Amino acid sequence: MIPQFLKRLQEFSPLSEATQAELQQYLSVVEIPKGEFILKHHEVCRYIFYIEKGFARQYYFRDGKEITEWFAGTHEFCFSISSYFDATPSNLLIEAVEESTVIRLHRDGILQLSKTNPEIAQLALGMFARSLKFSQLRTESILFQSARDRYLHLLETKPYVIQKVSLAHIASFLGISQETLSRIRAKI
Amino acid sequence: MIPQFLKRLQEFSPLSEATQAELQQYLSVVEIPKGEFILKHHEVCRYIFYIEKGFARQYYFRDGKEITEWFAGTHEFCFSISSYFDATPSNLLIEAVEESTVIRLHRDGILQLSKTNPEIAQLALGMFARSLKFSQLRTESILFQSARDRYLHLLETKPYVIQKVSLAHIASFLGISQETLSRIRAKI
DNA sequence: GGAATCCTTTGACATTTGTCAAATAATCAA
DNA sequence: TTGATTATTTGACAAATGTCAAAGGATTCC
Repeated sequence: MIPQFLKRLQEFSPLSEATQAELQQYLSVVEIPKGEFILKHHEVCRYIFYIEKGFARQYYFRDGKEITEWFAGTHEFCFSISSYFDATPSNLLIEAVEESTVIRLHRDGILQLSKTNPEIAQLALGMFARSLKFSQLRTESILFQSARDRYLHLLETKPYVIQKVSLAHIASFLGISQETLSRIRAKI
Repeated sequence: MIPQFLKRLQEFSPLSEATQAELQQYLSVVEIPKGEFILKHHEVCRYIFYIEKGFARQYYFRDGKEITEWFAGTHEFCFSISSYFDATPSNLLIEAVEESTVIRLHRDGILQLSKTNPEIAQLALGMFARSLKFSQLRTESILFQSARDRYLHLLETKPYVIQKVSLAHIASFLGISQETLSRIRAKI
């Protein structure tokens, strides 16, 4: 379970055996029951989370409404990158949609080690780079794709997401009203 | 001119005197005439650019149309972060809207040094962090603000931008049609 | 099993924004 | 300056999406 986590982590940037061993001491595993929070509102995000088993939804509040930022399925990462790196209270909440087993990598493992270990610094850079790419893709999808195309794209690339969460959550992720999503679905 | 550049660079992350001296050898200054490109289409972005004097527009093509990503005024930075860090051909073009004096920091100065100098790695992280924040703010403005509010916000925060470039470019930055922008302006 | 609750769909209508076409205004170059 | 080019505005209409309200469905809990 831990070895696989370390392997996935290297999608961001490769790590030597020595660095992997160093990181081990910052790892822990927790069980989060359905409906509980992996990251609570206003809590500093002290860990990078890896969903070993389960499913999570990341969202924030805007004008009193829940806005879904993204989802994390089995063997995916989630964390509040800004809260994690700046140690500021997180606006992002991460909720376990179903009972989940989560591997956590403590921020000290990244922030302290990155000052001396360039591999870790590269890892952090890789994480930022991925988040940036993701954010830019999302901006472009909102700017250039219709609500219908965005839904079809989600359906194609992440069909399991639609099974796991309510349509209200999917609508808020797509940036449309629930009624519009319902009408899109009605016409295939 | 160079000292001020180094000072601005430290908005991303502080740099020791020694590191600043190391970076010096990677700096150069160029004059770009009006209408010429600071970064050409499909060129690898080999530098971080700093507009010592002048004004630049960053844009890309989508469905044959120019989409303005952002502007860089005097004493601001611009570069294609993805092309710079990955050495991939840039989709982003950077055009000098007026004659510009540009200080360039070569990517080797960041990429090579960051492997041994943690200050440089932190600098790179700071740049990613800023870009990510910018990207997320843009996503939110598109999701939650009307075209009118986005225009008013630009007018408030960056009034000089509206003086320098055509309304077509501003419209493409705001993600709206030129006609809609014209109508917004007609009603104050 | 049935009431209560939550989730989803549907209808009617308003609002925002886009598109196409044309008119007007501003700028540039000879 | 004048004609050509480019930039901006305006009009008419269409398309996409939001909002409010209500009706069905599904689920849960006792």
